[in-house]
Amino acid sequence: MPAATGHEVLAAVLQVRADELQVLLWQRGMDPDRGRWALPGGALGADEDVEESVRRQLAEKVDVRGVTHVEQLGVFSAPHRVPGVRLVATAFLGLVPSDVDPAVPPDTAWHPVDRLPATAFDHAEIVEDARERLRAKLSYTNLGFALAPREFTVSALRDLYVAALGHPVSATNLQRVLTRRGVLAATGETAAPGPAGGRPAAVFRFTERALRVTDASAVLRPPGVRDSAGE
Amino acid sequence: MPAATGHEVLAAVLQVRADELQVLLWQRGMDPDRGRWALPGGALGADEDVEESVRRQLAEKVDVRGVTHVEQLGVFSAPHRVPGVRLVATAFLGLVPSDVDPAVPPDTAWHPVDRLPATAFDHAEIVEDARERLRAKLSYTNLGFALAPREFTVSALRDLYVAALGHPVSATNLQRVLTRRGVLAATGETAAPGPAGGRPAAVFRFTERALRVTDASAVLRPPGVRDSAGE
DNA sequence: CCAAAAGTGTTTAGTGTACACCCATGC
DNA sequence: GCATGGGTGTACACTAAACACTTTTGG
Repeated sequence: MPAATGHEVLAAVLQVRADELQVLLWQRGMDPDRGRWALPGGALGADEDVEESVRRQLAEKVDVRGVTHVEQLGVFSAPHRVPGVRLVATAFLGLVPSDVDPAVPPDTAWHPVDRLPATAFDHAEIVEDARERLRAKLSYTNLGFALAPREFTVSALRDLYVAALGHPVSATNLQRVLTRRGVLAATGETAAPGPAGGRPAAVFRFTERALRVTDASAVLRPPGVRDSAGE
Repeated sequence: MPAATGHEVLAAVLQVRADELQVLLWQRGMDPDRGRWALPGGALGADEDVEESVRRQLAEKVDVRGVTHVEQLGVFSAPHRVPGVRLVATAFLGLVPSDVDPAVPPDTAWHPVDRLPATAFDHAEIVEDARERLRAKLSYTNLGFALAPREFTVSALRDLYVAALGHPVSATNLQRVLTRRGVLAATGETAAPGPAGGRPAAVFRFTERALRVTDASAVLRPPGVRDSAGE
């Protein structure tokens, strides 16, 4: 006999804009928490699971083709996380490549995750979880593909990693590590240098645009199996 | 205006018993799915979040002191995953050290995860997710502490890893890797050899009994920071 | 020629696997 | 002594960080 509760889905959609990691929020026009900024989302529909629901709700805010990766973060269920009726939330992380600028409704805006405005309910906590998840997965998976344009230079990619990780990243080592793991591949093209000159940069591409774990640890690996990421 | 739905929590409690990874299940006495085996769990209470709820529900089935680690796996929300009312489930992974044998009610039993009996609803999928989560975390965290007794020999620990991972593990390398990461420490004691003789094994202990990531990859690490696990 | 930006080479450190070998016990 | 199981030493392969150096452009 489960108690009747509502269920909503919420999405922390992250994108690197202007060299900062930003999140898409909309400003509530009604109480409770009128004027505060909230994550896009809404009620779970009767004929959908939470994954379908979050994609449907996102489609109402942004051009979904821009969202290259969506994954579940977890459940937020503090009894009074929202005033009034009991409402359990399933939170998601969404990622948008840096070269798209999806049209969004007038009450929505991007905000740097480091300097959030006044947020509604427990949404700041969800944004923090999303940022943590992104940080962790950037280093042991190929998740960078979801933040980067289809083609890019290594220094552009480095800037994305710097914004998302929050600490300096060497372009030299980034290129070498990702290439060795078989995550990056050169297209053979080069990009034109900027106004100050400099050697033209080689253009790279992610070899896959689906999540893959690239840094499986050794204790886990069955004996005799060489790490095959490099092939 | 969220639709009214029920919310339940479910726990896949895993333990290595008789050199096999097993899960605690109870046999349903009522329709639907009468006679099939189900995960322990139940409805989310009005004044608890899902973490509190799963601990409360587990306390009704097993001695909770035996459960050394609980973590959220995710939401299962297919519209008709349970017949009748809409019911969303938050699934958890729980781990019990191999040296405890908690008292359980008569309708519950441990089953090897490789040979599950007929299971209720989507519970087999949850068990599979739990096993996957355990496998992954064993290799890049110190999660072994949650499967092992407080003190143990390396070969006993090896047997736990073999059961959980499902592939051979070298005791030599397991010891070296975990020691180097600062996860294991010798107590100075030795265990008595078996009837067939053999050198007495040194007794080890996990240095921490809380989850810690031990294999942070390098790209993630800020420059100038040495991996400090070994200290 | 110089500054700027990109990319390569090389050194050093660390990690995990494999395997040979030595150690401590029961019989 | 010998079988048995436990533990160490060592060699090898691979990974990544740091940094010097070269390459290619614009002015």
